[in-house]
Amino acid sequence: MGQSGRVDRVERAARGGAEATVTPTTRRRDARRSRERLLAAAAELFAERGYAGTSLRAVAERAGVDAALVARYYGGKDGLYRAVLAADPVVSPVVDESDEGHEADDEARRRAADELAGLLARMVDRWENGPATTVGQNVFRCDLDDAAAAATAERVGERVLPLLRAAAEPPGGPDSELRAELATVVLLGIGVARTAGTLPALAAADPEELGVYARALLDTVLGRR
Amino acid sequence: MGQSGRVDRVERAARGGAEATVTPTTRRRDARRSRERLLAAAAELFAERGYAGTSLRAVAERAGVDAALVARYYGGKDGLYRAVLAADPVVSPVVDESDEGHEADDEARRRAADELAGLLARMVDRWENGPATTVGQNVFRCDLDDAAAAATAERVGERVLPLLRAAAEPPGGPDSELRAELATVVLLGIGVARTAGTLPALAAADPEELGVYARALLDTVLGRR
DNA sequence: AAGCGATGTCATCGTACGATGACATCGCCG
DNA sequence: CGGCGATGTCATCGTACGATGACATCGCTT
Repeated sequence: MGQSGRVDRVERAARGGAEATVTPTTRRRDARRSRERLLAAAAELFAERGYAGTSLRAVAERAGVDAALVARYYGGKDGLYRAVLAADPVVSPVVDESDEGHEADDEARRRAADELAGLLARMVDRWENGPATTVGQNVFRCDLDDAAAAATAERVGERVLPLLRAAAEPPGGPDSELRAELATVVLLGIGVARTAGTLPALAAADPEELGVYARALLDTVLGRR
Repeated sequence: MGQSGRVDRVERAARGGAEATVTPTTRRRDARRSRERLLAAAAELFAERGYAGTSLRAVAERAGVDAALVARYYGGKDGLYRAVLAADPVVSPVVDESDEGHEADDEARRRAADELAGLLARMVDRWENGPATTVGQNVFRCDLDDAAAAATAERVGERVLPLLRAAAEPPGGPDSELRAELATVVLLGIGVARTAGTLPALAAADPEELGVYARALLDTVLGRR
């Protein structure tokens, strides 16, 4: 609404030759920009309304782009959804797993604790500022086709589980996988339920305070008393 | 499939006058039976595929009933969905709240502990046998219209929260509402994520063992060390 | 047995959706 | 500046859906 379909063409001349030749950000026809806007709009709408509840026309309208471009750039609704899942940060930064096993046990343990604290801090930040990610929501979705479920599992498996697994006490102990997944349920569940808004006190709670409870729950399930 | 549309008409004569006049279970045309089958099929499909992903034709087919009857008995898709939510047990038995405040503090506390244990046992049983309920799933759904969200909140508020609130330690203490809702996230989240199947170890875990972890998590968040 | 309300069946309407291909317009390169 | 690929726009197709009303059939009541 507002934003009358046609974008401003004013700054057309502003495209001096100065900018990097590879990203001419101010082009009237810019496939990259169109793709990005489609992806961003789709991420929002899929998160808000789910897959079946989201129409490509609605995505295109929010992106300020023609719906036919979805077919061109993502092959169709499925492809767009897969792209959204692939680009979903789940929780902001990428977990760096490049080095493992190169350090002493206690150092590894301390580092795991630090990373757990970092993960929790990022979750709290997300609870304050943003809605639950599509991947996070999908962990609690029973109406997923196989492809979406696989993409979701892969995303959680690479962005969340390793960190929680490493923080389990003892690391690699019995049930460490189950413990990590239970911790995932707690962490993501709080955020998703908060976004859903069905639990009023949870939706209204101060994220910092939620973080305290989440921390206690994590310590319990991960075996760190 | 199988079940070629037409149901057996064989036992038609079996309707002896012996049965209760009010429930002639063996009638060829039985609105009550049709309503129930529609409701059951709808509960399954809404849980499996969500609201937007479920078509009335699919519901009618699973129920072995004509789709037009949905309009007759439930007014439409919305009405059918509301009926499903209203009939959703969430967790099997009804919480009996008829008497409160009539007992000494310690007795009330003991009773709350008993009921918490009962709730957990029922949840474990549900994890073993059944899929997550629609209401349970809705707690983690961000794509709900207001009516569905309200119905879900009401259902959780009357069937789950009171019990957890009473079990919080100290009862009625600070954050007791938030604590109860966090406990709800844990209890329902485990079941829903299990049904979703995105977390493999959780999906494969023994429900009894899950119950142990859930108990520890509940004790943590409810303040009963 | 007759009549009438309850129940089930069928055909169809209007709409929204995803997909597709033809066409228009742009911007870069020679 | 002229052509050509890239990008955007538009019209339209086929399908599935929810809803509705007309009609057929049943079964209870009298």
